[in-house]
Amino acid sequence: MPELPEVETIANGVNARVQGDRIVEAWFGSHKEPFKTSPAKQAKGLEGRVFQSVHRTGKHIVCELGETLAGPATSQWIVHLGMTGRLLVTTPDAELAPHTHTRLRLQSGKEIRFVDPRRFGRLELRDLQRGAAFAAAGAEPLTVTRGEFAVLFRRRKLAIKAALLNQSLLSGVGNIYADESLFRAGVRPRRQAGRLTRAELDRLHVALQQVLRHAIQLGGSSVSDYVDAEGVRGFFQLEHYVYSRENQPCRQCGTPIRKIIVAGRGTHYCPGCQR
DNA sequence: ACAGGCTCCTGCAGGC
DNA sequence: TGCCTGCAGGAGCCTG
Repeated sequence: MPELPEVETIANGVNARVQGDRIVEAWFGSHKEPFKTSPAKQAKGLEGRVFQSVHRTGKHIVCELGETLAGPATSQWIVHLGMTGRLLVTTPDAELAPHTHTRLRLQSGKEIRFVDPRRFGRLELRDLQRGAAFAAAGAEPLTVTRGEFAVLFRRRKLAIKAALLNQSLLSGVGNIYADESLFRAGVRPRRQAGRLTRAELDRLHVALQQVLRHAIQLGGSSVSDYVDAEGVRGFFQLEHYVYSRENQPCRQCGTPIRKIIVAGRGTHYCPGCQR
């Protein structure tokens, strides 16, 4: 499932391939996809626009669009991949994957395709002349400072795992990197967020940023069907210490990794290493 | 205000 | 072999 490192990898890949390219035609094949903006409005706003840049905000891919490459951005196309969403840059003759909901034909001949079997993804178009630019609700995990990080969890009664997943606190952390950073910080996922010591919060802050940066370097984690903009898998799944390793020995102490449910999510931790 | 649970959706694994 | 059930989870929504 795409989280911050996967979304960053995809956004960078798409940016490298489409920057400066113009959308010639927008096609929406499904009207059941939960669009935040209707397909008709999106098509009207997308056609003729130029991709100025593509970047990541939280778990969202934000495409800055303008009349020309250099001018001011006039709109944003915002893609949220949900669990199984993929944003691919292909040649027009590339085989059409099942559940392809959107195709953007570009002047260069390339095509951008949005594929999403489970339909948890969201597509939105923002007109910057009429409304505000997209902004994440929570703090940016890669740049949040140690002090800001600690404040996020102050007096919070929910489990630290649930707090990490709360996008209005931190934008971009999902199930894999929540589990992996808690392991590296030596903190049990069910601990009450507001009861973590400052030392534990500092360790978690360092662990989270290290895990996310390392995963970005490796192109993200490929579990289920994640691929980047070119259809290439990532390698961070090979570095997982706990995620999806139930009953397997901990890589640090040998204790079998335990799987529990926290905040309705499968949660993996080492009873030996995490307190 | 906050926390927890339900729901959407499809593919796949496991059990009988 | 084939069917059925349950599980995977991001995030919006509802409830207590």
